[in-house]
Amino acid sequence: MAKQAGSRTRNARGSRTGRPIMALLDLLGRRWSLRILWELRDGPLTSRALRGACDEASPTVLQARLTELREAGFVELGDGGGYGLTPLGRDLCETFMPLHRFAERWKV
Amino acid sequence: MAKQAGSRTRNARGSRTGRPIMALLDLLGRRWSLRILWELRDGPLTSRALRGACDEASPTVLQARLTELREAGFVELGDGGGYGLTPLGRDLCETFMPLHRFAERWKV
DNA sequence: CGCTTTGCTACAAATAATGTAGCGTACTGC
DNA sequence: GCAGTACGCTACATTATTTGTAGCAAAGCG
Repeated sequence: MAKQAGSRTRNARGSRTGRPIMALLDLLGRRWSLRILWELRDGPLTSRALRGACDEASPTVLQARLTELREAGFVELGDGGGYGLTPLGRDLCETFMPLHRFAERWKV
Repeated sequence: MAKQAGSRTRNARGSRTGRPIMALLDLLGRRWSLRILWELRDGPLTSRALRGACDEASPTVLQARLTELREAGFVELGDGGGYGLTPLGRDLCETFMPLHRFAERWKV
């Protein structure tokens, strides 16, 4: 897979409307992105702990997502090891935290 | 692709913790799911209009997502044609609408 | 040094998405 | 009735992404 590093607002799969919401929607709409942010919500985790929390998702994708998420400025690798949310990432997390309540209500 | 229809709270890729948030995170963390909900936010669209709004995403995935989203009860196919959000779907949409503001702030 | 854990990578096999074409069913206007 | 058009939806070969398993180099520790 191409490493596809890039600028923060990498174009969301062709959507270069300039609307950052599209880039965000595209980034979050990738497998495990949301889950990673979710699992990191209350404190940093080591890459392996994170993997554990994510149903043993393959390290390949996890690493890829983690890189993207870091480039986006939502996640960072702490100096003592372990991935954690940046202030911005924490902010984003708050943003869709209400999903939790929604999900509980939905479940049916 | 397997049609993988199913109960609403289909298990999120192995995560059968019973936490519906996982199912939701998994469903939304699929390509185009978030985008579809987003594009439907202010009114129903025909399948083709939706495709247009989603950068001409292939009808294959769109149809797949639409089916999943319908099974989840977020989207419905109106009698006169055209896809629209259900009340529940509209609710969900509201839930992550703040993302818009966040994205604007983020963009950098 | 041996043992363990860290972040991270390789790589083949499986699965999902893309792009293009087209089907069957309406609904027009004529 | 019969073209013309738009609808929801499907087929299918090509391409991209994910999975699963194995393993690396670096760091910490006894």
